[in-house]
Amino acid sequence: MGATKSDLFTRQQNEIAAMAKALAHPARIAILQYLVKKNACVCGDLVEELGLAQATTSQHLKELKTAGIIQGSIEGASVCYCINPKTWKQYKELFNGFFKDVDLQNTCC
Amino acid sequence: MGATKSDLFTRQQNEIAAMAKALAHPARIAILQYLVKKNACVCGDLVEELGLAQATTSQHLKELKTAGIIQGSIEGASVCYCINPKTWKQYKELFNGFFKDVDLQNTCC
DNA sequence: TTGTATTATTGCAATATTACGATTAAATAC
DNA sequence: GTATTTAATCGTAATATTGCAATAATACAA
Repeated sequence: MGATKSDLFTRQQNEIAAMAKALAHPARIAILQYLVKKNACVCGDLVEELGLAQATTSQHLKELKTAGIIQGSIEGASVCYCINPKTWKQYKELFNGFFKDVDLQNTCC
Repeated sequence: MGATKSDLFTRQQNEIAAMAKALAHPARIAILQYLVKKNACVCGDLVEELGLAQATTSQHLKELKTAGIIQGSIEGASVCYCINPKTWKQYKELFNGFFKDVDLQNTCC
C-alpha cells in the first residue's frame, strides 16, 4: 500500500485532486504568486526569491511544469518561466465549479 | 530533510498550500462532493460510498475535519458529517483571490 | 450484562514527497 | 581552447502520506 487508489474515483475527482496537489506546497504557491506579480517571463531569479536550494527549486518548477500551470523557455544560458494562461484558466474554472452551488444553510451538525 | 520548510514562506502562502493539501486526494474530493450533493448531514454510508477500507475512510474524514472543511456530530452510534459552511466559504474566497487578476495575455514563453 | 453496530485509533508496510549536495549539460565569456 | 554561469538530473536521507488489519471505544438493543 501507500499508493493512491485512483481507479476507485472518477476522472474528474482525480483531476481536481491532481490540481490541488500541484498547489499543495508553499514554495509552489510562492513561485506562482511571483510569476503572477511580475506578469511576465521571469528568468533566473527564482532561486534567490525562494530561499531553497537550487536543486529543490528546480524540482518544484518541474512539478508545476508537469502539471501544466507554468511553462519555461530557454533564453541563452538561463530559462524563462511564466504562467500558462490556458491551464491557469482551467484551474480557475475547475475550482470555481467545485466550490460554487453550496447551500450554506445546512448547518445541521 | 524531507519536511516542508514553512518558515521560508508567508502565512498566506502556507495557508493556501494547506488548503490545497486537504483537497489533494481523490477520496477527499469524493467525500466533499457527496456531502455537497446530499446537501445535508450524512450519517454512516461514506465507507460504502468510497470503496476504501473503514480505517482509511476514517483517516480521510479526520484530515478534512482537521482542515475544518467538514464537521461531524455524534448521532447515537454513528456520526453525521456535513460541510462546514464557514470554512467552505473561506476556501472559496481564498482560491478565488488566488486565481483572479491574471493578465492572460502574457504568452511570452 | 452480553452482543451488535459504528467509528476511531494503533501499528505497520508500501509509496511519495521534500530537501540538498554532487554532478552533468549547455550556453556564454574570456 | 578553458573558465564561468545557469539549470537539470542523480543519489540519498528524512519525513509524510496512503492503506489496511487488528484493536479499542462508544452507543444501543436484547
